[in-house]
Amino acid sequence: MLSGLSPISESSLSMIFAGYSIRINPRPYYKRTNMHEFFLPVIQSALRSAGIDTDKQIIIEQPADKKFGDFSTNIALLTAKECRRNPRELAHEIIGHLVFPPDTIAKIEVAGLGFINFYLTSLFIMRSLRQVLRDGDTYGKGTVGKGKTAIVEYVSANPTGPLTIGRGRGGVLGDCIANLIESQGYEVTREYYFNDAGRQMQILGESVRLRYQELCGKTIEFPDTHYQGEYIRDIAEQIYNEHGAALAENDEVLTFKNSAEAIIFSSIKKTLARLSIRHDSFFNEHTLYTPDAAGITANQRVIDALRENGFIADYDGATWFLTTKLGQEKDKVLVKSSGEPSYRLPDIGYHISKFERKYAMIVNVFGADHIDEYPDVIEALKILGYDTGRIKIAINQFVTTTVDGQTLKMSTRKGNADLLDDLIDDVGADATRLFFIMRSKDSHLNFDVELAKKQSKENPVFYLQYAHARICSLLRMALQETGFDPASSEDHKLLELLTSPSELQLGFALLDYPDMIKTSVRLLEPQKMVEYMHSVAELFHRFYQEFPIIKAEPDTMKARLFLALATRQVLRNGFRILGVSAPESM
RNA sequence: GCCCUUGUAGCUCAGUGGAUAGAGCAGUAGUUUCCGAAACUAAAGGUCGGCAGUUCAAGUCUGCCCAAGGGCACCA
Repeated sequence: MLSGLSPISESSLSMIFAGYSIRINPRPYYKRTNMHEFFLPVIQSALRSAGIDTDKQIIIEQPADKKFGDFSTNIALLTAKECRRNPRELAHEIIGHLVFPPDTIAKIEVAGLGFINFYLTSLFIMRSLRQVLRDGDTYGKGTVGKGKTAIVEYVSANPTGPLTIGRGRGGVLGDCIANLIESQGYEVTREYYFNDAGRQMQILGESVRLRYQELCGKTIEFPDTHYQGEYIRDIAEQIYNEHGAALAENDEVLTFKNSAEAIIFSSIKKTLARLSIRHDSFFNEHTLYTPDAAGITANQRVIDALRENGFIADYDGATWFLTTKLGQEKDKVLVKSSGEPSYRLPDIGYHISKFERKYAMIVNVFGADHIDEYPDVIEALKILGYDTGRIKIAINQFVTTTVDGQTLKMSTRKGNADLLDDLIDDVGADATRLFFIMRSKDSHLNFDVELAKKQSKENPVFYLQYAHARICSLLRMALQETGFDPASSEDHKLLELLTSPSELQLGFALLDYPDMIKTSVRLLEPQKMVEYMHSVAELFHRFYQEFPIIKAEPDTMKARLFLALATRQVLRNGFRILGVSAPESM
């Protein structure tokens, strides 16, 4: 009697969507997905059967508009020309050769100029969600880095003063990048490169000495070129409290420099710790100035090696890296006429050390003010035969802060720079971290301090954390009222009961998490994660708003609790990478 | 003068050569006898800085111009 009808459980997303007038159009937070691995071999094999031989890359993307399917490929458009075929006709032929596993694809169609659009079955989506529940905390982890090591260098501020807000952005960015890379199986070293021996440190010591002498009652003249910040007085006071005026006649800077360095470094580490930023390794630039067993410094070895390759010349009393031979306008000084290396030389040596330590991936995170620094280093490394393809550079643009709608410009010198500690005091660690990475690193960040302090939906930190807390509350309530705990149940098959658009949309988004991370890793861009998590939170709230969960009939209730649990898992895993706390209640 | 980044809705920003350019906030109109309304829904809001070019297809790639931020030291 009903023999002509397909079973309802096989109903396609498109059919379901057609029955609702809801427009579901979440942010296009991704294009390629982990489903790439599902589609790619099928399409490749279809192209082979169709006799299409192309070197064009097969792109599987999620159309911005769901009416064009869950996934889509433009391969017919790309290859039509070389096949001398009409793209739509070609698309139809390719479709004829596509073979998918049963119960996965509900509909395939040719649309537009020759796109092939795929619609997944709800069954496929909901079945796949079991993986989220099964993998738990490891859901989303990748394996490409297994057995490989990576080094991420970030912060790297010399201990001349407290960390500024600008440094904070780089610090958080670096930390998130390290987390991202680690999530793909790499063994990651987080390194901080610093120099406590240069001219700036001398000036620091001198600045402290003068302030100290001032405290001892001496009349001093404090030069403009010295560090003006209030913290110099604080350090001087600490020394004074410890030694009294005993060092008042001491013109030797070293004591002051050493004390200042110790105090400042410890304060920097303290500030970083407040943001959960930790380093495994501190690399002192000065080791490159220290002769090795053969009595030669790393710096000297760099000069010698470059000279052997014909890229060194001595003139005007200095030693130059002949970057004009590489098409640049000017040569660059490696050793000043004073005999001291310029910063470029140890930078090259430092990077050689990263190669010598055999890192498969070398990531440098630094601010836009160092933008001119790395090309010379890369060129030098190339000349010396290193595989510079392993080096990835992440440069973050600067931060301006907005308070009460007024934009404050960052000024690093003269002691009026915004201090990172003050910001954390003001808005808290979670908001500080999230705000630093919620914009693309290439984008000049406008940090709205008032917004970050708001405990309301306008504040994206709270929007994300609220979704997590809400799920926790829901699960607590469910356990209390019904005794059901989805975390300790294996009845995941019940998920297949869920077929409504908002449930499927949410489930679909959760499945995309692993590839979202891969995209973030590839681009060294944690901002993608924030965008994605916002979308997950939004889809959850919509789902939550639309359906009763605890009050639904028992099997449906269980299914929805599984979905909620999977959502919480994805949010939690994402929060871990971003270094933002996942509160159980707020 | 040269180099890097940015320019997309009133504001803050997504947008990986594809289909009618999207969010959040603000503003407008709604949604609570019901699991957390810190939420949700809807309508509205655009010469994608400008001009050329490449492409079947350009916010996206190329060139030039304009504007903002940063960098152009024998400072780091």
